[in-house]
Amino acid sequence: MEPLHLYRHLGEETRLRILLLLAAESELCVCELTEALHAGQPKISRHLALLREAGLLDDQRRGRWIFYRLAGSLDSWAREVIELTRKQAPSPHLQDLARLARMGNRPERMQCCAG
Amino acid sequence: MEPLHLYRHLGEETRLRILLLLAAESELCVCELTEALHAGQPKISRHLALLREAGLLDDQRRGRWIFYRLAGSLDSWAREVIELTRKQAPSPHLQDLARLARMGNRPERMQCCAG
DNA sequence: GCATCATATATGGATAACCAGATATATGGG
DNA sequence: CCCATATATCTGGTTATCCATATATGATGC
Repeated sequence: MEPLHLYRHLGEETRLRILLLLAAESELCVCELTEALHAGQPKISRHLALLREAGLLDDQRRGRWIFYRLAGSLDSWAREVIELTRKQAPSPHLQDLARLARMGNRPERMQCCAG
Repeated sequence: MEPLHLYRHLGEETRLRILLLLAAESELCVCELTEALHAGQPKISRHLALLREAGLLDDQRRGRWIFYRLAGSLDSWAREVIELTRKQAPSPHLQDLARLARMGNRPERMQCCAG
């Protein structure tokens, strides 16, 4: 992955916040992201598609939900950059985490083997 | 410095290449950057202005030349990100370094105290 | 088992905002 | 006046966003 391509995505607020959330939570469905970012569903879906097509995210359908996570094939330096940024805890990210924590009706996860 | 603001600059090719060059060379004037990036002078100047206004670069006039370097006030995590990227050595960056090395008539530097 | 409905997500199309690029011109030091 | 650099203006292209609609899945009732 060329650095330029990673940074084009990190340089857009919605996508940055999605990536930081997925670095913190390992796996989230679209409706959780929609709630955490307090944004419309088509907007989130579009950005998720861009991130997926760029090879930054993996998706997996389980029942009605589609779960996204950071791509398993992600270069380690790209992971490091995202992790560094997350430790920096930019202000919108903390609010996103708080909204996610308050959210009700979240889909259930497997209790084991979650990977 | 908010991560988003850093990444907005790293997400543009010209600015990314400028930042990587300055991370490698510590100090360069506009004409050197113009040559290294093989680009027009107004284009380079405009991006340098954006980077300066964003607090990413310091500039210093010495005679006819204006020298740019990474801002002394740059957050350490931002420096780390840039350094990580430079070690990644994205393809355009190597060519930029090569062009710079081939360049003749470069302005002279102080032999000591360069910082 | 099959229509129907609700939920979750994706996508098409239109619009608007942003941003990079080029040309021309200005500034400022030697 | 020359050189190095900055800026103003315009223009085209990318891209985010919104609304409406399409698709996929699961649940319900018959």
